[in-house]
Amino acid sequence: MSLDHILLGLLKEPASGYDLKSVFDHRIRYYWAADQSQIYVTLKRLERQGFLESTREPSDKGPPRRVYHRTEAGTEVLHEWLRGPPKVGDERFAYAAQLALMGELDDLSRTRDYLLELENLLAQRLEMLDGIQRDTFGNADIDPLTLPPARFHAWLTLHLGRRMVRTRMHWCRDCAELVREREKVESEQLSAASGS
Amino acid sequence: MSLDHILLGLLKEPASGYDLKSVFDHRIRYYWAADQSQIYVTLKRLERQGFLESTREPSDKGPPRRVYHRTEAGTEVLHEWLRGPPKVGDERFAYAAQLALMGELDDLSRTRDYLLELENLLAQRLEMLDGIQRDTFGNADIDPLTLPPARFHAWLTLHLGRRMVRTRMHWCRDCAELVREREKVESEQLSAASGS
DNA sequence: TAACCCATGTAAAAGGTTACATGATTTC
DNA sequence: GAAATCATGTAACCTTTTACATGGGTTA
Repeated sequence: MSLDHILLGLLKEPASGYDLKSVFDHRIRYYWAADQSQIYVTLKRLERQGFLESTREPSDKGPPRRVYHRTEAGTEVLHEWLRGPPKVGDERFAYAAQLALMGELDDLSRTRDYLLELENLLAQRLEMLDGIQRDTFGNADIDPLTLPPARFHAWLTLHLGRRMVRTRMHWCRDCAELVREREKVESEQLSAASGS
Repeated sequence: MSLDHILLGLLKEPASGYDLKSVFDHRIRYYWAADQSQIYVTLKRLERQGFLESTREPSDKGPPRRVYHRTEAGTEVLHEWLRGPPKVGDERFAYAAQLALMGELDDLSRTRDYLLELENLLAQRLEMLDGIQRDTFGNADIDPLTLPPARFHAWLTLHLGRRMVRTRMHWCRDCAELVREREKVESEQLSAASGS
């Protein structure tokens, strides 16, 4: 049920579904992705449940906007979640599953290619995180201690994202190297077998 | 749709839903969790789709088992997936969302407690990974180059899991330290204000 | 005038969680 | 005799994905 809470958290200031979608895409998607249709449906439900209220407001450009703001009940459930235990342990990494099962192909060059391809994708992801950092904190390295509370917490989270991507990239490299060694051993065994 | 492929991958050797559930719990759950009911339903569907076939076999202890084995069509879709691009980018980290939104509480001691609690949970997770390693590869440090292909790939994946948990633990510590510094700055500002 | 951004939604299907139901055998 | 393990499944519900539908305003 985390999407509910994330939406409530983002609605510290009133916003429309459209606004929230763009926040997800620009600042959040490295740790939580949400589809547009899911956002609209969930906002509607949260209003029905009394955690949000909405007003329809004309827009400068385009159709009228439905602007949501949090009720006291909404703030209450959000804070309960924020004071609750860390939600850890349900992550799913499809790429890890792919690698773990790849032994069946018995094709080390495929494994190596896979790891290098993964490294490339992670490099793209790191660029995305750099972009978020620039958008949020500017180009220069900032001292997190000087940031206001909300941005300080955003900084901590972004910092985690960057560290995790870097760790995975290093792992890709190290493993690709291991695979290369294994390939060498394999080819030596082959030539020894044919030579004997 | 990764659960489908993971099940197909695990069914290199025939197995029952019960067997597969225990494999998930003992070897896989650090990168992919699956409920018992979901496994049974999915196996049934994969059989309907022609990727698995099953036979009912008596059991030593307990009711008869339904043992699944992969068809050629199943092997084909599995290998297609294994040869496909790494599936990366859809991960969801609820604990990151919690932290990112925690600024609203404006309570640094809560943030620090949260980070330390998270570190503890991650330490438990690392123990779980150590357990998997012991179960799979024994107590001594083994040289991955000597393992057969399937176990080599399992080793690479486990290695990733361990590195990621450790990175997150270090991040928890570093951030908790940062928060402590911030608390110090804050309390100094408070005492300066009351003293002026 | 085409493409893009603004802005809202609905609906069907797939994937996943939680709870329930049943019953034999083995171990303490 | 109670608890754990073996073993299968169903049903209701919730969450997420994918696709569809609409239409005004701005920019190249």
